[in-house]
Amino acid sequence: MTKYEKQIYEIVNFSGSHLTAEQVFMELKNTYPSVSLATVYNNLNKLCETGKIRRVLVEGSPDRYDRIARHDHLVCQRCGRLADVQFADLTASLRQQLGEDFFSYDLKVFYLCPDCRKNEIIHKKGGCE
Amino acid sequence: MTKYEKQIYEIVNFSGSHLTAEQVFMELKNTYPSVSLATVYNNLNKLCETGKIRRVLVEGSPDRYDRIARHDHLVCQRCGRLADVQFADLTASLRQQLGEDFFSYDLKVFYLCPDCRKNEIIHKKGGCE
DNA sequence: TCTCTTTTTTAGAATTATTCTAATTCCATT
DNA sequence: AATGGAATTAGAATAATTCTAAAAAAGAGA
Repeated sequence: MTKYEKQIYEIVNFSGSHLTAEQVFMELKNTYPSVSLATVYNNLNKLCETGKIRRVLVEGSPDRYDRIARHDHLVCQRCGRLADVQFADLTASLRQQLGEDFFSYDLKVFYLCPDCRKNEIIHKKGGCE
Repeated sequence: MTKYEKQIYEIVNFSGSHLTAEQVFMELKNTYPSVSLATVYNNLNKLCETGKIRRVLVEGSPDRYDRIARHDHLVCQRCGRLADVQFADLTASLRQQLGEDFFSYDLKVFYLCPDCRKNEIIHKKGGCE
């Protein structure tokens, strides 16, 4: 692991949120002010390929990166904001239903986040993150 | 519903696969040879917003469009191919665990598709669709 | 330490999917 | 036939990501 790879891993893993490449880039600049965005993309890709972090796809927003530890996501239907949630682990059940092994699964639940529930006004990209 | 909207809906709904905007465009041209790609995007977006079809996000591939009827997806870890699968409906369980209502959920299971299982050779974009 | 080789990083161009814009066409209603 | 509003259109614009080829850094012997 190079210093960049390591630091990017730390940023993604301990951020507590779901950072975009751009956000990781900004963070990384605190430590390495002259790093380039290409390096961030290179390393995020490498970290995903080696299974050290995971990519989270959300409609209408750039890819996000997340720690690997098992958890699921709530996605706000209105503003797109992501929140972590821990539903019961489905691995055993899915495996049994599928009748064969698999690598992992991704579960997203679409809801209305607390902020958007308050403002029942229509706004595509208002209040929420 | 305009003729385009209707036809696009039919194409997505009855294709039996998970078409990209480009593929829908190609299909639509059979019926309306002079239609434009912008119309396809416009209508796919409208159909998604009104909940008549759904968008399926897959890593490294353009957005795909799918019928709304409840089902889940298998995603090949190696080639990215999508397959339909019907796991037990999680709605009640998730609702109970979450303690509140939600709109829908999206479950993807990452596995190795039959084709890729055969060719255990490394190929990012080989054999599969 | 000095070279040689490999890996990583870099800047910027290129690519690609999608959205935007503003003009035009289409259709329903008067 | 004239009007108004929605749908369609072509093509420009945007934005995220990948690619490219060169430069820098890191290792690995001698």
